[in-house]
Amino acid sequence: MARPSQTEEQSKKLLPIVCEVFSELGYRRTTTAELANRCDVRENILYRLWPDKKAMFLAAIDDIFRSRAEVWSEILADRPAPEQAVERIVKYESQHQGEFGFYRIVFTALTETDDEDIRVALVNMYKSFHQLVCSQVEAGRGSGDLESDLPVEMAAWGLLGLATISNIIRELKLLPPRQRERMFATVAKCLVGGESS
Amino acid sequence: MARPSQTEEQSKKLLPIVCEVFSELGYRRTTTAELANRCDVRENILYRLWPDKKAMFLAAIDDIFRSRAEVWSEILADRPAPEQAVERIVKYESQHQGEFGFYRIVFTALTETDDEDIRVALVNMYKSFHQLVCSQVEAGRGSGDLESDLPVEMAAWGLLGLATISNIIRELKLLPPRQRERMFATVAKCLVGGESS
DNA sequence: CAATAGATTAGGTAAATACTTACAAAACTA
DNA sequence: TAGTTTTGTAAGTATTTACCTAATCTATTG
Repeated sequence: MARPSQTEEQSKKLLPIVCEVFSELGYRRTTTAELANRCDVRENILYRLWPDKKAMFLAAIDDIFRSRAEVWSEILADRPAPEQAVERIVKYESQHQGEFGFYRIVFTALTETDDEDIRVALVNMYKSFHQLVCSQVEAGRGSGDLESDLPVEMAAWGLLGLATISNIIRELKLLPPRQRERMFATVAKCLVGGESS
Repeated sequence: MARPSQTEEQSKKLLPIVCEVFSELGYRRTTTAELANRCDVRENILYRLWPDKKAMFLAAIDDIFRSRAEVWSEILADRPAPEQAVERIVKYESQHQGEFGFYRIVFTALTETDDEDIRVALVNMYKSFHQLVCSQVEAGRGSGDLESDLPVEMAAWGLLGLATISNIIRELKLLPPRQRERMFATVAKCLVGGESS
């Protein structure tokens, strides 16, 4: 008979900020005080939205997959010919990598895998991602000019590995951007099928 | 005119243990107290060997590359035909991955890249590794039956990416060991040249 | 309006943690 | 053996940090 709860809306509003902070600082360096500051609320409020810091992190892991998958589906929204789908995603990834702090969250999570909950969240995320990549590669191949003797699931793992190292290269500036993009595209083509160069 | 210092020997003796702890717990979760416990000394002694915790971590990063490179050179010690060198390393890596906690250290270091010293250590490590892989791939190709239109440096980055994702797969048990090994070998062949399967 | 339940504030706390200090013991050299 | 320097012990400290409590404010509804 009074004020309806808005916790749902508020968590949705704050979650992107939480993601951002975790991906900037990693899990351990991110303090609840810092999270509160960046969200422009008191710590208490965060603790009303999530039971503890770990829950905030788990929410971030889930969200990071969701948002990445969303971007992909936008890229493919105008239903290009399937053989271009892979190419488009590859192009997008080679240029915009790390935009969502995806990998930094993954890296920090990977050093917390002795926590069962975090492990499970990561496993689910990777499985979903692998599946997503698989279906795109499959579609691209089935339709025509992409050919390779590499099984689809293996090519998909290869692509995930490529995306990972490519992000590390970007993070550490091991190659200038252009060169990294070319590297990504070339190796991806080698994995997915089709001529290189 | 008195007792000669043995700090050199002692750091050499303790460094592998330090590496182990950092790779188990990551940088932040590793406390100096835990390091001391595992090394079976008091914290003080660690601080006599290294000025601070970060220095211990940097030493670990350096050591981890050194020990990995050492293992590789042992594998290649009996000078196999160069075209088998890549194959051997690939086989070894596919089976023994993570034995030296290599990737866990890298992952935890990657979330600390806003520290200049750590960034530099990582950059050097990756450059050395890339070079090492390059020279092996090059040797393998130059000598004969491995062929590919993928430039050597790109193939090398691809391999490093493959090793990374393969280690994540192992860490998260995303694939059973055999399947992971086959995946590694197959994708590696695709990158390095030669028929797959 | 008035009552009720949620939203926000501010301050606090117990535990953990990087690093220090003071001192005793042991070992090497002269 | 005496003198000097390294090695080891034990306790301490200032700070940080996850999380809590209690009180005040504010919006919604009968």
